[in-house]
Amino acid sequence: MQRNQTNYVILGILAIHPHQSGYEIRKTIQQSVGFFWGESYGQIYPALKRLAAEGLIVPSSSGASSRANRQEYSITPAGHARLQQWLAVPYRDDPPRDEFLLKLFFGRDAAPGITAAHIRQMQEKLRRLLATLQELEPLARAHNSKNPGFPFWMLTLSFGLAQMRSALEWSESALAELSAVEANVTAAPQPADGIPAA
Amino acid sequence: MQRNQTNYVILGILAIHPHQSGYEIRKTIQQSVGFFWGESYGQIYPALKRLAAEGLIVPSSSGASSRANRQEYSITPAGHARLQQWLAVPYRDDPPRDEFLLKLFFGRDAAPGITAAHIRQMQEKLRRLLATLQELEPLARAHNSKNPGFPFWMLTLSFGLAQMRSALEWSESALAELSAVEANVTAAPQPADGIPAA
DNA sequence: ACACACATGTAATTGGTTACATGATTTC
DNA sequence: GAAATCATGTAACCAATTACATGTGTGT
Repeated sequence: MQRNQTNYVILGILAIHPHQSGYEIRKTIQQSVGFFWGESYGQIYPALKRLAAEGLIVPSSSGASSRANRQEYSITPAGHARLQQWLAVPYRDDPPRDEFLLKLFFGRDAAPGITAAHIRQMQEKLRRLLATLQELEPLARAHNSKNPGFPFWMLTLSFGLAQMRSALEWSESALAELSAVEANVTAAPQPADGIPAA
Repeated sequence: MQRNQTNYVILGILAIHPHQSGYEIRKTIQQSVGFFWGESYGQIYPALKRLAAEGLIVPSSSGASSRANRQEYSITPAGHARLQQWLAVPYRDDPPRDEFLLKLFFGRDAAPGITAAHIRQMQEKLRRLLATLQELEPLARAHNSKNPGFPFWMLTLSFGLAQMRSALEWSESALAELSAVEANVTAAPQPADGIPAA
């Protein structure tokens, strides 16, 4: 069974804000749901063609842009129906893959300090993202608080914030725990098979 | 640039516990890192061939299994070196995709009750997983607490637990917030473009 | 004039799931 | 003897990134 999630992000984004070009749609995605969703042009442009062929979106023009080589799209009633239909289906979480956790899990086999470095790398990423999202919130509130979508956007945001804060908290204690562990190991961390790597 | 993460999971798993068959490796992955990583046979068997061809793993036999049609593998010194090399590289997080959050974000366009249902679905999944992991912990502690990998496994686990608890907490307040919102909206949720969908 | 952002698209490649196909061994 | 689990693999398909290719409009 196919899901073709790209189609639905596009429909959802156009439902919130019509008359957008492929280029703009991508930017909107990055700015609004970027912290948990990404789309590349290689996905978006073909998807727009397909959606238009199916009548779920239509080429449109708002007259707001002077650019010649630009095709805006808007969602059609059929597209909106399709979006709602998709929303009603129980979500399916795709098998997660977290390289950070994988490297953490195999930390035994890493040279000393490596795992701590990963954790710090993660902290930096999270802090940056957290800061961005926190700055975004009041702005969104000021501009869109009357939009019926607003409460849902805030719920999404608060979920992200909660996850990031919890991850950051964890990272502090993890670093502490780690340095305790690596201090205890007087010998160099044993490579399982006797031959240390370069 | 290619990453071929499957190779590294296999190397890492075999570093922890050698003499495993493809079938077993998959099971081990599910049981140990399953909550943040998955591999299918379609990935594992070809990967085993490749890794063996590169000399990073070798067919081996522990004599512990009587099965004829079974090939065990173990990691070689070269494989271990390769694993360490990979561990030393900063992790790269692949663009996340969370269908749950996407449906939450577009909740405005869903029929009433839909989003709440998604959240409850998520709660159930999390509760089940949380329970499994919590049961797992004391067992792991009893059997492996002397293994040098143990602290890293616990760190990974505690990360997962923290994330799940935080998500569950969020979900409670989200449901409350949601019912407040849906109570307020006396009219049906407005389709963005004036044309109500079927 | 130059750089940057806007804008659209395709081709190659990789990565991954899923379904299919097959069969042995163990347990009930 | 049936069912479940162990066990290995391939082929078809789908999803997605990345790099490539090209060109326009805007601001400095």
